[in-house]
Amino acid sequence: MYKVKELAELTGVSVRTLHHYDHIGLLSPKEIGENGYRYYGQVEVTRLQQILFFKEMDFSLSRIKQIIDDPEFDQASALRQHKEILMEKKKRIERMVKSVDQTLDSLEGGKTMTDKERFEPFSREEMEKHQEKYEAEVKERWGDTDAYRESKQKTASYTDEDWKKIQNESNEIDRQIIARMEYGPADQEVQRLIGQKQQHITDHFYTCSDEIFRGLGDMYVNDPRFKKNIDKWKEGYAEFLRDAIHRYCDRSNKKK
Amino acid sequence: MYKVKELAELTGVSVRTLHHYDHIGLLSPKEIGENGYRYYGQVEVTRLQQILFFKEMDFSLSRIKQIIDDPEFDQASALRQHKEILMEKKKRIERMVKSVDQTLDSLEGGKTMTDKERFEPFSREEMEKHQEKYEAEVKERWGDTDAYRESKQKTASYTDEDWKKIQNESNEIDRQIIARMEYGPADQEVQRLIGQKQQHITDHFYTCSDEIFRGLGDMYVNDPRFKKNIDKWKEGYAEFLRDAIHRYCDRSNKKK
DNA sequence: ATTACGGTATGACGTTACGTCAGTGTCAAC
DNA sequence: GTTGACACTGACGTAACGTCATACCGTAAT
Repeated sequence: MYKVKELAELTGVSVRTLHHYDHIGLLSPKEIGENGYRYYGQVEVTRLQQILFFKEMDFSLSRIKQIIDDPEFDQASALRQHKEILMEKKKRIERMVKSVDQTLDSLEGGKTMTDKERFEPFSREEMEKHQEKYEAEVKERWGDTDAYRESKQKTASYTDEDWKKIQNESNEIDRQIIARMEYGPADQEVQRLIGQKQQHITDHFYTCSDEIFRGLGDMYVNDPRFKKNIDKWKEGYAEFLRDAIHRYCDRSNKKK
Repeated sequence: MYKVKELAELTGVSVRTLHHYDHIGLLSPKEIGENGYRYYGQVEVTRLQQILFFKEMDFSLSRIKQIIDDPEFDQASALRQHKEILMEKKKRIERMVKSVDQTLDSLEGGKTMTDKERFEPFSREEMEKHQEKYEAEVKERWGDTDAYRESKQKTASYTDEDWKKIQNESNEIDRQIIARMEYGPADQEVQRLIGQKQQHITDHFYTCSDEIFRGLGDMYVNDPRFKKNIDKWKEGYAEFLRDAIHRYCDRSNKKK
């Protein structure tokens, strides 16, 4: 069993951090002594290792707590995913090194770089970070499903241009849906656009069945991060989407 | 010339970030239009690239400003240093990947890992981060000097044990100096310990001449980060060290 | 029994680097 | 003239701690 200073020294995490993690319920001690001291056991040590891996992946503490508190949390599959993300980070560093070399060459009178080239390693990082987080979240929901693998396969070859195009198309659908929010989720045109959205996901990511689509709609509302981002478009848009998706899938089921 | 949204899109940096950088004097626009708009030119674009490289190295914004505002700032040598740090980061990711593999193996009934092994990739990161920051600061002060190269060469083969031993020795000298602060910087025993400190640096890092030693003393006080860390030992310890070092070097000069 | 020191607890303020929002002005297309 | 996008400033909020103050606990030396 470890006390706070011992655990801090073992792991490189500060005592303050351990207090903080206890306070937010992320890492609770195995037991509190009669003296009020925190004692950590093997389970807590393992959990802290998991926490540090996720932190390395730039997850927020609240996200980490959500993930590793989930009864379906699978440490092995999370580790495999971490490995993939680490390899992506490694590639990114390699691109950055290359950019440093090119910038040095440019300074020494070699080939000049365009403004866009100079910022590619930074801006690509942003893109891939989003991809990683998106990927991680999709995987968290469905793990090693067919949908996940299909998405991985489809997206592996996407270029920046592809991503931008896909993003723009998706955004345009959202804009059109929002323009008709006043007519309600059952509105014929809204329903048509929802179908378009489902098809867009199927075309570019994974086969989006009605079941998966319903799950997405639920997640848009239930997952704070998704809700926050979606409501940025317009207040209440997350609930609207969920309701419209369920209505669409209800009608879809009835058609069969 | 770019306006804020254009520069934001080119670089992946948000408009808010550009405003913030302007506000803190890190990245000022080339000119402000009569309409109050910010316009950025090529020099600013280059500076932003430098900023993003330093951010990638986890420098604080205030540090970045100090560095790139320095008239002696050499972009080429900074880039070479970035490259080294990036390579260190790459190695660290490789160690982390290895740790993920070992943890997976351990989960699947393979060889168990000690608690210490499980946290090595994290705790080594901390160690090397300090090394990197230290290295960067030393280099910033003296660039590609003999001292720097000698330090780099000497420290390249240091193991964790070596680092700990060196750290402990250095800390012990500090403790002894602090124990005699009340006697003043000119105290004979304090002066003896200062000589010991100089010799310690020469033995383990680089040949620490009186000139370099004086510069270190000045930096302990003038550089906010150094002062902050040194004063952690004891309030006023940074000034005390500087004064004691100058006194020691004065006497050293007189001996010649 | 006392003392000294390191370790432990809690509460609270401060920090960095922005994100987000509100209110208002500017620009260019219609 | 209107409108939507872009731009400005000021200000509040956030995450993840670091740091500090104050007080209690544990242990070893005296």
